[in-house]
Amino acid sequence: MAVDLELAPKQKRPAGEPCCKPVAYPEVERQVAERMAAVAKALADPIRLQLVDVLRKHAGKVCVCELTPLFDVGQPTVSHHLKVLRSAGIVDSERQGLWAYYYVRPEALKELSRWLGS
Amino acid sequence: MAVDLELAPKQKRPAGEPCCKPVAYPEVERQVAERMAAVAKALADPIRLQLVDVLRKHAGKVCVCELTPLFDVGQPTVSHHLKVLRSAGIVDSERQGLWAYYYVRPEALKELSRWLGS
DNA sequence: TATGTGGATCGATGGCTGTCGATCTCGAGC
DNA sequence: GCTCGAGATCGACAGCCATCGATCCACATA
Repeated sequence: MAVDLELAPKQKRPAGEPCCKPVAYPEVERQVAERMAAVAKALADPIRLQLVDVLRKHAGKVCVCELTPLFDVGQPTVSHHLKVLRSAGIVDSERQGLWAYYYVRPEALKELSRWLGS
Repeated sequence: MAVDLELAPKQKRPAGEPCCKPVAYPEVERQVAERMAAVAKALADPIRLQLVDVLRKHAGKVCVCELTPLFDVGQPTVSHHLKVLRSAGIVDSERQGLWAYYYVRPEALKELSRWLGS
């Protein structure tokens, strides 16, 4: 949403120095903030962050059977983390016969990355 | 922790094509992943992300009395979010008389920013 | 068709999180 | 010293999350 500047502080104050200029507001709108926060949330777990790291550095599709033994959690938990990442659009998967291969969708990280780097 | 490569998949498989090469492992170690995930977690809320956005764009210290009316939540909630950000090292605060001023610590975002941008 | 394997899903559980109203703290001004 | 206001803290509550064991599903081989 567009921030209502009229809500800036205008309470009477103890006559001392003024609190501050009333011109601080987010440049990032609510909807954009929600998108970036959702991506950050998906990365807010060490295992998921390492999963993304593996997939990014590998630059290709990686089999789940190779991802699972890298972490000290059970197979359902890794599967759950991969689902979270896929729901956030950060990774996608592809089945080949018996195995499932995951890969990164780099564009999903772009918005947050640019905001962080600006 | 350093990932144990010996844990790579070596189960017998249905004699078909091999699953994949056993050389996928995180380049980011557990401890680093935990640090970056903690920062991501602090940014994983739209309000906190917008708070950081305000403080970054403002390039100075901003009074809490100016931050609070920007969001549709109560004052204790804004205070809570600021505390979360401060606990993550992303912002810091400074009291001046009756008011509290917050500012960003840019170095706290560097590690995650560089990883995302690489 | 029967069997085995990779991986997703289910249900449960304990812990964490965002939000609120109420209260507390502490500095400023009278 | 008293009062007032900015902001932090507390306690409660509801919803969400990471993890697990068990199960289910799809596919491949026999």
